[in-house]
Amino acid sequence: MLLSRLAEVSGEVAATAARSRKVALLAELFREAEAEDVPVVIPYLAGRLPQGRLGVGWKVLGRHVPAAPEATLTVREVDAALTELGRVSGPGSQAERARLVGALLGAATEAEQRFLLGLLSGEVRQGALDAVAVEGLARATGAAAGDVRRAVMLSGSLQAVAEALLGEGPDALDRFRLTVGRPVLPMLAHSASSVAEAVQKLGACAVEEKLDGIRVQVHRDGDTVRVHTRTLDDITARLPEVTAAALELSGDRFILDGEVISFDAAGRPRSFQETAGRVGSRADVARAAEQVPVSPVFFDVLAADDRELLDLPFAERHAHLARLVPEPMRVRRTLAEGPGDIPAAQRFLADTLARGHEGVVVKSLAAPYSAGRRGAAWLKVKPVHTLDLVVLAAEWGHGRRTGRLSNLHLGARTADGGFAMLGKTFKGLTDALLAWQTERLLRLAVEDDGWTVRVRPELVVEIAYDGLQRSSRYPAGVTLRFARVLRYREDKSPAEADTVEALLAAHPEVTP
DNA sequence: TTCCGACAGTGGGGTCGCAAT
DNA sequence: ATTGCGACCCCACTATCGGAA
Repeated sequence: MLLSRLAEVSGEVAATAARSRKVALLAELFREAEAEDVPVVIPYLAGRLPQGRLGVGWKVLGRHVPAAPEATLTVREVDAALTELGRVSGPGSQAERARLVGALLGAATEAEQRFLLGLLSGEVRQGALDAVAVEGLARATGAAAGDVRRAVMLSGSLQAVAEALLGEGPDALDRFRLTVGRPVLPMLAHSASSVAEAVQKLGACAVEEKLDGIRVQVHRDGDTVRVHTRTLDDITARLPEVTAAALELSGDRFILDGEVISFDAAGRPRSFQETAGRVGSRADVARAAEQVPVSPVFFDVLAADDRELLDLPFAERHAHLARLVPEPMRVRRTLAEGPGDIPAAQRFLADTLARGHEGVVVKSLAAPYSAGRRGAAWLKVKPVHTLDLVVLAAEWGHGRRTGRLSNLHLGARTADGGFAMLGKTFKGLTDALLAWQTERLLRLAVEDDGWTVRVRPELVVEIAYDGLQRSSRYPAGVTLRFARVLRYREDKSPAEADTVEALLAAHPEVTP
């Protein structure tokens, strides 16, 4: 199949708003694809490369390459070229990668270049990723969409499911069952603004501490242990403590879901930055483990012995978990039967925060484990802080925000009467607010380099954030975690904005 | 008819590893 | 030795479609 056909369909998918039409377009293309093209066509139209990330970013992709006049590239040629690209390493590799990308783009027409650049940068912007591709695949093969989705969640691979389906038909889906040793996409949580709201929504529930670490899925099959991240990367080699802990458990075959976190000598959780740095260390794991030891803390079990537990209610899964994992290696929790238990749940949250943790996750006791979904059955509750900050600049937006000032540079007052930048945010803005702030900020503009518009520091904005963290990038030595806009405060003058001094005083646990 | 669940998009900061300087 | 880039951890929020209620 020609790449130009994919580029054409991708363009049509991007141009239509209706999901049903997107699905139909993808289904039609999947039906057209020859068997040998399927392993490439499916991920491409889901906006992903089968090879994963290839080590090329905006630096290489930003260079302009003259387009070919005629469409001749086949998807298999492109795939072969990108496989080659992924193999390049060692000295001179950056130049070699740039050369290979240039050669590929040079053989592509303008439309094909647009599609390839989207794939390579991971931003196809066609309004269709895995979920829509799954629907299209189901439509193309006559399988039930729910069955296809489940197979993808349980295998973590749209590509594998697609190959089997298109090659063998709907019966092939039976093979994609939960298997110890094969990672499953984890269940995710929604947010709630308070424990009371969460408990009221869910009814009988467990309120569990939320640890600020790295999510892990641990598979043990006899003496073999594998540890996977949220995106199913294998990080077993970096976490010997987790392997050791899994081998100590009484069970012989299981899949556990939990968090890895580092505690200091006093038993307090270390900052996310410290835990993440440790988990990211590959070079000298033994040394890293000595300096920042980590512990697994589990909260769910997906399989035990030869039993698949996904579809059991959480209450029953937890009973299995409690048999398998001793209490110190499980997250702390309290049960709430209904609204009457809200005060106790609130005390549990306060206690959890006092112990240095992030917040709680409230989980319905009746809900199954919805692999790969952000189910409404899990609701996280974290305290929110707010600040009044001054807009120092704004960056021009991309995609649907093109032509709008989007990403705000936020400043707090300093002792000398100036402002120190604390970070940026683009979150929390409605279309109306985007339009308003674009017009308003342009009136305050003092400089526009085409990327960033600097403004007179006169506009005050109320910002919500989850906490403070250390920063080597910003002048105060700290930055806001997960900053988002709540509202503009035109009633406030910049002189009334919050100060760096007060911010630091409010977060004594963080020292710049 | 209205409501709400699921998705995609729009980017944020930090840290590590690797290649280039 | 330092710097820059890319990958991958953590993530919030809004708009939209389309099925559920």
